[in-house]
Amino acid sequence: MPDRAPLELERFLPYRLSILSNTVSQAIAREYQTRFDLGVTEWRVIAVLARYDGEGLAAREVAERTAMDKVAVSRAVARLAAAGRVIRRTHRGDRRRSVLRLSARGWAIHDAVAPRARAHERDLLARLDVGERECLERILDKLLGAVPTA
Amino acid sequence: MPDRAPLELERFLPYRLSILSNTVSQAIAREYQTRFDLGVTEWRVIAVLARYDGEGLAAREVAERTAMDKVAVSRAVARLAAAGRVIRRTHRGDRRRSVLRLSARGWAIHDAVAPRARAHERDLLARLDVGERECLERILDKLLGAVPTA
DNA sequence: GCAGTATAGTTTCACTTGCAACCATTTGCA
DNA sequence: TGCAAATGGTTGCAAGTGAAACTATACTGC
Repeated sequence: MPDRAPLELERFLPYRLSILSNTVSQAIAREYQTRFDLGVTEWRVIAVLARYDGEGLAAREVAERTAMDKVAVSRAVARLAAAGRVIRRTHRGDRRRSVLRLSARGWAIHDAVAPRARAHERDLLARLDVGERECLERILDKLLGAVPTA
Repeated sequence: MPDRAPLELERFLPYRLSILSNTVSQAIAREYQTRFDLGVTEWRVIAVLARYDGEGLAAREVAERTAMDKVAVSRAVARLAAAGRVIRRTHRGDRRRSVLRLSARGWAIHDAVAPRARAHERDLLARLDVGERECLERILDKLLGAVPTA
């Protein structure tokens, strides 16, 4: 017997996650998309470069830490480098690798965008009570735990 | 003083939502993408047509219920109609409107895919305990409540 | 009943994204 | 050494996506 009970899309977890994620991301993205001509992928690259600034990162490491594939990273970095927002050198000792760092201009973008991103997150969480916030943390840890890039 | 404290991407809520949503959606999509040559948008159209089968839906209504824009719906429907999976008639009394229904072949797709989609959802929820599941429901309702298409 | 406006849906165009093939360099191992 | 396999990164192509223009039909007020 076929399962004709139709799927209720609007109660379906993956669907709701997709809507929520898109809505939230777009809301934040709008902030920097037009103002800084910065795409989501580029913003992610900037964020990880800011975080692991010390030694400079290879593109592959950026890809790991952003859950983006290497093509997306390559293109984002190309655009960022062209705009003078990241500095791309070649790794001495392994000339396949690039060594990526934020330029002063890149840091300026980060410093302008990061607080706004955090504010958005705060606004979102403000709609939940304390218990729900804790619970959401736990849920995300559990569900993302099994994911490769976590 | 600039906010140089770098954003921790991997703890950032919008980022984690995005990863989770993509991972989950892709896992399900793989099931039908290659097997049935069916895109995500097409699957959503099939799901709502299955759900509101009685009278046949207009494309606009499909768009509302899938959180897709009318262009995406138009294209998905065109592809589905070409594959004989939906039947497209013209509304008598308002010839601008189309009246969309699943064909037998469309129902067959639905009946094959829906249980697998549900199984994926179950697997996902199985990683949470009862309290967390309830909490997730509440959280999604709250966070999606303010969203236009809900 | 007719001009202007609103609505349903499609088409077009510019842009993004993902996959696969590709080049360069390095590593592993006979 | 020296050649096959692996790795870092880029490029090309095909498919997906969104905004705006366009067509066709229906409604509204005069």
